[in-house]
Amino acid sequence: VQAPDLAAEGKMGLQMHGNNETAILLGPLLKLEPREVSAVTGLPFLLGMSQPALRKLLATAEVRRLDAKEVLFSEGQAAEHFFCVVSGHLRAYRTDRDGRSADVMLFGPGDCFGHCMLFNGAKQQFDVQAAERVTIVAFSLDHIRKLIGEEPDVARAVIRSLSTNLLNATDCIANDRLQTAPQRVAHYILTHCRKDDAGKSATMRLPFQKSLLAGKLGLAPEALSRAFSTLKDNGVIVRGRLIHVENTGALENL
Amino acid sequence: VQAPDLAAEGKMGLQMHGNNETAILLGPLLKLEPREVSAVTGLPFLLGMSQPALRKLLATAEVRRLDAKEVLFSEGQAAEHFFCVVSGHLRAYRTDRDGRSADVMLFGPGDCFGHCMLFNGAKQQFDVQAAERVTIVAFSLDHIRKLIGEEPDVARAVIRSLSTNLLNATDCIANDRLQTAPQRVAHYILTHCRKDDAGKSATMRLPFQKSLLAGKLGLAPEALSRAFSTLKDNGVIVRGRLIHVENTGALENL
DNA sequence: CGGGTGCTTGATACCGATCAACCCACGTGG
DNA sequence: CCACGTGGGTTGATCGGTATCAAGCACCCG
Repeated sequence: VQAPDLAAEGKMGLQMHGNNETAILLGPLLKLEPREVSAVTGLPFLLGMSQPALRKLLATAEVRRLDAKEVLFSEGQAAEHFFCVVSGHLRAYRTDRDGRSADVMLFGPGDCFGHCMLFNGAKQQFDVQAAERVTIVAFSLDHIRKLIGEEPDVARAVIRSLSTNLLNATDCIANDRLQTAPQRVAHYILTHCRKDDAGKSATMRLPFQKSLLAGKLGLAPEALSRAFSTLKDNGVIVRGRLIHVENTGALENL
Repeated sequence: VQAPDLAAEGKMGLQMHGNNETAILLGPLLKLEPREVSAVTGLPFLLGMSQPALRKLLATAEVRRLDAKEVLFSEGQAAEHFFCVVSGHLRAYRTDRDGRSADVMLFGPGDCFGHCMLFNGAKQQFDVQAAERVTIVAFSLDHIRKLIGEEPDVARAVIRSLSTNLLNATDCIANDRLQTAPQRVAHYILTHCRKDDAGKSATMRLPFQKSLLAGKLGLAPEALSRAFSTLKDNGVIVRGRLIHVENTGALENL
């Protein structure tokens, strides 16, 4: 339920749109390290936006850093901001009254969240917590609401980002209901790995801890572990965060 | 994953906003029966929209009727329209290559779908099928894309509706992962029934077949049946589509 | 070297899918 | 009027998948 790592896309956006002008707009965004500037200007949410729209948007934007396990907001709180992830990962989860909790979405670099509260109720529906050290950009919902009336580019960006999240969520529902644990893991690997040389084998590095992946896939950590060991028989080699697939074709047959 | 029945809200909207003017705009919408006119003008998607925006929006709108089991579109097809449900229910589902299929969302009167394809890829991600005789309004995606640049009201309506769907979907994920079958059914009943007199007991009528509810809750029909019979011990009486809860408080304790 | 933390492995229990049979309401045609 | 078929729903028996609990393992860092 989240986009691939954006290290590459970030720089690409910078080149493509001559967004070095955009970098100048980042004055108000304090404490940005050089590599973060390119990460912010390359955010899919901001990509392809007109200069006036960008300027208005960034005028009140605010950078926040969270430590691992720090909670950004909790269910029931008033929703006041919309967020874009610059680096790191956050998990959205819900806890029932017995204390059991389940992840509902995982956000990584380039992902946005919180825009569903623009016109739909004022209270958060989930908790959101940093899974690791994280940098995010926060936009005031009030400000965005105003801009939607002035800058169609902003409206389009919000719609695009909401749509992405909705498609991810529905995909997640379908996968939860149709696939077993090993199938879900295989599917995740195949959609996130880069194919090697001849396109037969493939390799990837998990961008976060396995327990996070487990939550994202709706599994207990133990179940993920067992799924990996099942996939071992299908030519999947896991060492730490490194995953190697010997034959991608074999994996695609569940 | 869908809104409550809109018979009431439809008429309410008509009164509240003096949308009888809107009814005049419905000329181009052929073959609308009187009661459907009020259902269309009362669609949440159109509610609170300025007259110019409404006029442009409805200019190319088109009413469609589907028979039970008729397929509106299938996974992989080019997405060209955005839809609002006037009456009846549709199910969005995905089928894997073994032929097993799972519902991902259920759309009823007042719900919208298809707007996630506005700026995110051109191919449908799911099949959508009428569960019963259905009336829907179709808007051209191209036309909506243009209007988003001209009429902020349209952009807002799209954002609102996408947000609703996203919140429903995330809710669905959380419930799937946290609740057992009887809990899901109890939750559904409690969020869809109207409380009786003293607020202790409650009654409702299912707006569709039980097998549809099963799909919406991610259950096999047999599992739904068993869940109902479990709830019988908690004072839930089911006869056909009629459901009566003797003590809502008891149900809330799972 | 001791003590976290993240991950794996094993044993068990439970929930829900699946397959199969049956029931019931309804409609149709002989 | 009854025989029959059909579709939606229920009930029972079984099986498989995953959560859960518990223990053990590997690694990192002080």
